Amino acid sequence: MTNGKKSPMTRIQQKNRQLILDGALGVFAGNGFRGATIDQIAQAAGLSKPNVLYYFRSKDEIHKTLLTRLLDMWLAPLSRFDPDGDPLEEVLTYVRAKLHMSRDYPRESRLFANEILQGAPHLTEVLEEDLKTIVDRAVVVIAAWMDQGRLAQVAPHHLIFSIWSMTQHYADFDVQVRAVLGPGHDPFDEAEQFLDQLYRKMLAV
Amino acid sequence: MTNGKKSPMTRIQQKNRQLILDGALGVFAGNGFRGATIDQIAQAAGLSKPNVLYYFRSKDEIHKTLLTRLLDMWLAPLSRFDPDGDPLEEVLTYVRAKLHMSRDYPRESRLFANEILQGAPHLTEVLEEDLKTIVDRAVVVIAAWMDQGRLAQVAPHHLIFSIWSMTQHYADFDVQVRAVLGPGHDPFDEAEQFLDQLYRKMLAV
DNA sequence: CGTGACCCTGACCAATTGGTCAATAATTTC
DNA sequence: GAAATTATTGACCAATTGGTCAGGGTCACG
Repeated sequence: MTNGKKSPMTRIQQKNRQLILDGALGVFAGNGFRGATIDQIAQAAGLSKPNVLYYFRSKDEIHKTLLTRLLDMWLAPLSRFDPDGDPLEEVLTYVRAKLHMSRDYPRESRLFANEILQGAPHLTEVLEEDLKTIVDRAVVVIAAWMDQGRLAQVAPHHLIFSIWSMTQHYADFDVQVRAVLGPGHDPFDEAEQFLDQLYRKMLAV
Repeated sequence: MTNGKKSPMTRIQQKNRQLILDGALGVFAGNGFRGATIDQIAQAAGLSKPNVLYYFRSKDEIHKTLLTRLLDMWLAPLSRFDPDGDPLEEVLTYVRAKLHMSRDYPRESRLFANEILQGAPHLTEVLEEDLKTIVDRAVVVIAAWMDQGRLAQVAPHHLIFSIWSMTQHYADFDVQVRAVLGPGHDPFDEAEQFLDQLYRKMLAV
């Protein structure tokens, strides 16, 4: 249980670590790191508290593991820009992918939001290295499209920020969105149309 | 000290309650409700813990007071749409106002974000009544502009969501924005240009 | 079927935390 | 300037929380 990967983990380890991470995801997402208790995590996972601490050395380790796993999934779509594809469609595909992630993985989105909100104490390096690198690469591709006159000229970094903020908004601020819309709305469905419209207009040459 | 407003508060009460609220704002914004401790608040305010609890009955009361005050300021700009003004300029003014609030009151933005992220336990009614009412009023004005052909047709609710999410993003995700941009950037300055461009293109008829 | 490795838990601990209170100090008021 | 009111605090408490540990149960495997 000390090592993260070596000697391929027993069936039980595999199952219980997964239960814990899954339970912890909800608890951390809903209460923040300091607000989450190991007891809550244990209960969410259907295990006893000492048993949780048998699989993870500490609350921090659970959190760190969760964050690390999350980051890969979270950033992957940004690497998929194809310089040879149709620029507008490439961007719209990314927008849709991010929106679907908000819809299908709201807990992950909130976990991430919580972490950044608190100043990203466990993420600053990752942010300044990995994330910056990935974004910079995407920015180069987008800037090239703009220079070729295949996309309207806007600040590429802020284009990306706009996509992140608007798509994640529907996961992170879900209660607010639903409260304002009232019943009888499918926020994500409407958002998809709206964002499609928005980016077509903004990026058309 | 029990009543919130009656018998106009001594000079000392006025001063110390303000100190506490100001300290608490930073602590709650940076740690979430459960993550904040009265000790931290006391220290931030330069008072002893029992003294803090002399002016506010509990941690909850401090938080509630903060949230109530915040909400007024936060929602005010949305009520300022002038049906007789120039539609595009009205919207752009609102965008600018919200962005400046993010820049000048980031703690307030984060406090609010924290609360919504955790499911708005203390705000659900306010959200479903006050907020919804204010938004609905703004939506009527915007929809009228669109019907008159003075603004492009887009879903008004989601137009408002887009403004909220993009402007608040620069306060709430500040560390991420700065990490990605690297040094030598003024996020808010660039954002103002970007958003101006974005909404002009999207809303032009 | 035995033995060693793995799995699980009740009981416990020290630190933190929200909150109380009696006693004391500072201010206001007359 | 003394009484009444308001402000402040050290000491304290009960509950919660992250984490430990000894001991007992269970499983894989020869």
